[in-house]
Amino acid sequence: MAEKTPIMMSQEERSVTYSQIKPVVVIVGPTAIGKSRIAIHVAKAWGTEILTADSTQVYRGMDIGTDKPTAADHAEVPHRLINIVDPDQPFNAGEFRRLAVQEIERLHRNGLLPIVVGGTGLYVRALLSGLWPGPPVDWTLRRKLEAEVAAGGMEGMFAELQQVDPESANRLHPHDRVKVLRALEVYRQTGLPLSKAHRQHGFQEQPFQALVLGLTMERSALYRRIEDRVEVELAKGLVDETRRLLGEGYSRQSVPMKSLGYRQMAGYIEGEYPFDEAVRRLKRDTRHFAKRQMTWFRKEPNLVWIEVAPHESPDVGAQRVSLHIDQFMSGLHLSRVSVRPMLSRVPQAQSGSQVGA
RNA sequence: GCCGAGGUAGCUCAGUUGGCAGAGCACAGCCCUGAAAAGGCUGGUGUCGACAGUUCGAUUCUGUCCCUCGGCA
Repeated sequence: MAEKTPIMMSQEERSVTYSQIKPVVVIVGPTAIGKSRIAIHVAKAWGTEILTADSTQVYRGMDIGTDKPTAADHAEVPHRLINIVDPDQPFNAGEFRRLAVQEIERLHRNGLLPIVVGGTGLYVRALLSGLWPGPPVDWTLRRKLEAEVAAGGMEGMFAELQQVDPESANRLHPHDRVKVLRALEVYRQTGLPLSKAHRQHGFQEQPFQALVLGLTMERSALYRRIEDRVEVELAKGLVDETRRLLGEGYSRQSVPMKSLGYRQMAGYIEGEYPFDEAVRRLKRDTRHFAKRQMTWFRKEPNLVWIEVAPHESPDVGAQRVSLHIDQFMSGLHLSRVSVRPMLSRVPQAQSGSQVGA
């Protein structure tokens, strides 16, 4: 009631302030926890846009299996960094970072608070802490290395890595072919041990002032939500979508077609196992994935956990998120530039008294 | 009631010619610098249906009982 109305800076003033301070809000969490829905509420309240940090939603034509925001979602709040390449075009964390930084700068220039939402831990880390400046995967070389593995097995490859980059070999398990080959590939390309490059980089960049919020939920409830979501995707036509993508010539071996949903349905479509088995595998693999995401996010520095109750409505979670954002912004002395066009009032215990502390 | 098969990890089962049991799935923990919804690592004490017998020792052999499934009545 006696609400201290946010002193509305002009858009120009906000633009200058944001571009200097570079605030970013990041919402992470395991798949199916309800990030997207919550984020839409939050982004609406702040009158801003959503930047998606999701390694599968970048692919055009892969909609159901990636749980991509719908046209209706997009109409409510603009979503960026989705649908940017075809499934046979290479994409990676570095590319994501480049594009995300552009989007963030654009929003800052327009005086808007960027809200990054996603479950791809590496993308988030790359965005907030940078990547070492070396080359991305060289697929020609990678295929050559794969051929060497096919011919001589992983043992030889690992032995080579022990020669050229003992530190990486020491860190990596000999069976971890993706990472072993990456390290070898970097050495062959640049003559530098990847371990050294990583050590020098050390994720020390800090391009933004970031608030990282991690959504979490009681494990068994999350697993139930995952299974429900798989059923929903099947009902929406995941099998047909997979069949269509295969028909368009996207190989089962390609990176995006190996992702959750498509991989399992492709096996069914090509007759390797019955439908029920495909569903079982998809649910299982998605549960495992969610677990890995949690492991990753637990390590994310300065992450603040927010517990989400299994059946609460997204705007309730969004209110809790908004509280943290309010505190974060006032900590940056930015509370007065908060644009809250539609005030679904959030209980605001401390921020009023603590501004400027 | 009779005949047959079986009762071993949360589930499906393997196994021990008698020496305190094991795979897959499930589940848990973890690693990660351009494929990351990818890739990789680690974790198994469970009255081996119950009771009794034989034996230095039984989950493994014998007997009785209980339960499940199938067939016959």
